[in-house]
Amino acid sequence: MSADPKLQIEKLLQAALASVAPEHVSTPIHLERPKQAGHGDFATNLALQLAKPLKRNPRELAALLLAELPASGQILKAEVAGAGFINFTLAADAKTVVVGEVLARGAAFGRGASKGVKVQVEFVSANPTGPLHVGHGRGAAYGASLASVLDFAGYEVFREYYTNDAGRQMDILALSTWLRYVALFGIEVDFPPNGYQGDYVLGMARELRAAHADRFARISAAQILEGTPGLPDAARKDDEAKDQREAHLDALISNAKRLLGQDYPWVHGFALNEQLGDCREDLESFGVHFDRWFSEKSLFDTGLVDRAVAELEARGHVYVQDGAKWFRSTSFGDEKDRVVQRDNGQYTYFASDIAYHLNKFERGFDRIIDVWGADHHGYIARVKGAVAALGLPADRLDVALVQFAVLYKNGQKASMSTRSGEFVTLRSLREDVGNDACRFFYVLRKSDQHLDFDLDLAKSQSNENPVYYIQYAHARVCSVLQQWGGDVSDLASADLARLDNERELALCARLAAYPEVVQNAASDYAPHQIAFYLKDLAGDFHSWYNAERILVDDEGLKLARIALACAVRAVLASGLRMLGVSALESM
RNA sequence: GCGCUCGUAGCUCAAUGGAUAGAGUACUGGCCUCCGAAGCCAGGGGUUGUGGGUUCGAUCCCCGCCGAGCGCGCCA
Repeated sequence: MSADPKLQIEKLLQAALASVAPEHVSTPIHLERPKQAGHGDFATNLALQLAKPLKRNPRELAALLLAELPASGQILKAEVAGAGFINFTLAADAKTVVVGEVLARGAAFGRGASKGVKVQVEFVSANPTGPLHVGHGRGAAYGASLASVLDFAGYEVFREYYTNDAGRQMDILALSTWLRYVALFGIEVDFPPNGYQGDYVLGMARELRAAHADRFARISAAQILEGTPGLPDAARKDDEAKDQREAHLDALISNAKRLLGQDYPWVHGFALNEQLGDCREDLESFGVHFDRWFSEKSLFDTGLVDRAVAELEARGHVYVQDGAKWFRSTSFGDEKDRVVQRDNGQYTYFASDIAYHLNKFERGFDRIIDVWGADHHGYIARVKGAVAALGLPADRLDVALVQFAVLYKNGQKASMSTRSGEFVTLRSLREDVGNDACRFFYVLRKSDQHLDFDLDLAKSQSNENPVYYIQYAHARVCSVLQQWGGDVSDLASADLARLDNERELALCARLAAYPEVVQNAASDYAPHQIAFYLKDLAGDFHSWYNAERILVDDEGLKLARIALACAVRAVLASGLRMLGVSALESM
């Protein structure tokens, strides 16, 4: 009884196929677990697939295959059904065997054999210019769960956060912090509307003052504003006004750099470290961990950006126009060519992204997964194009897009702009809803679906969140085991044949499906499948629990049922762990 | 205007090209002298946006239309 029933049936079908249609032995055998209970434990559409090439009636073919199917003690019944399906019903002991397997392997049940494939998952990668908001939360929950699922499925996973610590956005943050800081000393200049306005900037300014007094404030408002174009009327929304605001901001930044001199990198670094530290702590509390925080700046420092662009040039994919260097991405499926180096000599963000991906490939990953917000979908073509242009295998790069999480507060859409400072932070969401419910809620839907996150609902009905349903099943098993008070290791000798009612066998079938669910979730990059599976498993358990008593007087039956409950607990804990949700022993 | 991602029960969402499209929630009615009622059982709820096509078979693949979100910078 050691053989996996599914593999066993596949072999039997293979034999029948070889006998009925030897020229089609290579036809892949597809076994599915029917949704309808009346359709048995496994079903195959093999006859339907062969009907066309063999030009035969599918039901007749199914009957022929059935006739040639070798006998097996594991199969109770095999029959032709529907349009030409073959449905298999397993013998009871072939169904319950999984319980012993789960108890023996424990937390390792369902874990895929090592595939020897190195996968990098890069996710979140939010600009360190402010607190993470609820939109980042979805990327964090998805990426972390996906990484765990891949790990459990047998891949060697490396988790990475790409830090945009170079570039204009960081300069704007440093400037914003500095302006708030000098204001504390009475040096007032109009705060640029396109600067970072959140309260956290003021917080950093106060910290700066507490640690360094007026060290960075020995200047005047006139010096700060020197040579700037000034701000247009706040009401103006035309392009000219926008351009002027951007020019004003850039002038302020260059003044800050000049006035602060050696102190500017210090202020810049201070703001960066504050935000990065805050972000890291936020994610750690959320159960999201990274193997590496990769610095964009390091790509410039090590000369990799230069090398990447030079490599593209050497391969003839770069041309100069209007003083700028363009990558001919249209040759690789993009809709237009892209600038990699501006006419002022500065590299674009895209250039460092090319270098970053070159670096990823040079680190030897077999597969690279970028988890991006859906607003970045326009970048897929150019990044993949650049990878291909560098002569790298672009098919090893997958971009998983996570659709926006639109937050509803008081029935209204909540803004998520970091600049304006009006956004709901991930931290406040976690505090309101709780980490477990938060992690679960985020991955309860396909990543490519838009997500309406109703904050009021999540808060007010947090007790009705599906995560509690699963945690409750886990806690119930723990409670029963405690009342039993026996030694779990004794369960290995339980007579599983005592598990014979419909609900128990259904539960066994559910447990047996777990390894397949894990593999599917991994290959589809779809951790939500784990969440839905756990809901189903918990449902099967609650249903059984209400119908049958576990701690009965009959010692044999009791042991068998405890063994089943224990197996359910192990799989619940395994799945919850992958999703970053705690498996509570009591609640 | 062009491109990407979508459109499934009142609401939030599932469904490797398979059989009668499923859960939760909300609504209705039952179940605690009995291992945890954050639970269980039963019920009503659908032309899968729409019109075609491919297929033995389409929520899924292809095309048109309607609608939603996002993107179309020498910003990141």
